[in-house]
Amino acid sequence: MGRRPCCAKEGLNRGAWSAREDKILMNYIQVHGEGKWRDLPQRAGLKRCGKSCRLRWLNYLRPDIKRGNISAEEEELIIRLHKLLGNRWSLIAGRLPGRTDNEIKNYWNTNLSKRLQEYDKVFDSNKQVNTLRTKGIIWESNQGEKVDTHPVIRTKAVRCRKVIIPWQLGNQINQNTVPGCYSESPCFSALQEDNSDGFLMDFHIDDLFISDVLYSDSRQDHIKANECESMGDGEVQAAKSNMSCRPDDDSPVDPLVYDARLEDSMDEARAAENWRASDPILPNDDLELKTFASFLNSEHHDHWIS
DNA sequence: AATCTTTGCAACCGCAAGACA
DNA sequence: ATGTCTTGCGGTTGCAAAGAT
Repeated sequence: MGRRPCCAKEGLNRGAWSAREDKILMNYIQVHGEGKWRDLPQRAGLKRCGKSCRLRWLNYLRPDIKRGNISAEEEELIIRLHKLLGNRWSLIAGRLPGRTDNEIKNYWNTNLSKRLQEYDKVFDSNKQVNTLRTKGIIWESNQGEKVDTHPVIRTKAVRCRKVIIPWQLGNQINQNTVPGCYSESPCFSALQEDNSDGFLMDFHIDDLFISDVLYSDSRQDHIKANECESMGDGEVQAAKSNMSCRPDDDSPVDPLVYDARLEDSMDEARAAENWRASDPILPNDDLELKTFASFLNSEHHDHWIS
C-alpha cells in the first residue's frame, strides 16, 4: 500500500501567497499554535497544501524572522559553517538567529558559490602558467619582471610556499599571525625558511584549488559536527565545535591555549571573508597558502606543506 | 520602447527519519 | 515487527524584477 499524499492536489492554490492567505494563516497559528500541518488548511479555511502552509510560516510569516540583507558577519559565519557542515542548511540556519535554511541556501547558491567558482576559474586559468614556471620555462623575480629561465633543481618538495593573503600583508609571518600554525608544526618550521625563490616551484596546483580548500575535509568535519550538535548556538560555539571536535584532537586543552585557538578559529573565518573580497588571486601574488591549509583546521598540515 | 537575458528568491517536490499505533 | 503519519530537509523549479541589448 502506497503512501498517502500529504494532501489532495486538486482545487488547491499554488504559487505565491496572497496577503489574505498570509493573514488567515497567521491568525490561525496565533490562536492554535504550530503543528498538525496536514489538517491545518482545512481547519483554517485555506486552499493550500499543509506542507505549503508550514513552509510559508517557517520561511516568511514567523515573527522572529530577520529581514534584510545578510550582514558581513553572517556571511562569514555561513562560510565557516558550510565548511564544517556542508549543505546542511537547517543546521547552519540554526546558528543564525532569524535566518531560515531556505534563505541561507538561496544566499549560498546565488552569491557565495558563484564567487567561489570565480576563484576556481582564476586558478584554473593560471594553471598552465604555473606548469611552465614549475618546469623552469618561465620564471619571474619577486618584483615580477621576467628573468633568465633556468631549470631549478629542487632539493626538497615543497607544496605551499610564500603566499600571503591580503589581510596578512604587512604582518610578520610567525606563529601568532598564522592561525593554527604552532611552533611545533611542520607549517611553522616551513615558514621559518626563507624560500621565496622557491615559490610554487614544486607546488602542485592541481592539489590545491580554492574549492578544495573550502571543501576538502568537510567530510570529516561533517561526521564530527554530528557529534557536536548538542552544543549551543552562535559564532563562538561554531568556532569551538570546529576546534574541539577535530578527529584526532581528544586531548584536554589548556584554557588559555583554548582561547587562543578559539580566536585563531575566528580569525580563519575572517580570513576567508577577506580572501573572497580581495581581487582575483594570481599565482604570483603574495598569497599565504599556508593559511589556507590552516583554514582547513588541518591536523594534516604535512599533507599540504612538507 | 521593446525584447531578450540574467538574477534572486519563494515555493514545490520527493525523500527520509522519527513517532506512534 | 510493521505500516502509517507527521515533520523536516535539501535539491530543484518557476516566476517576477532587474539589467542588457
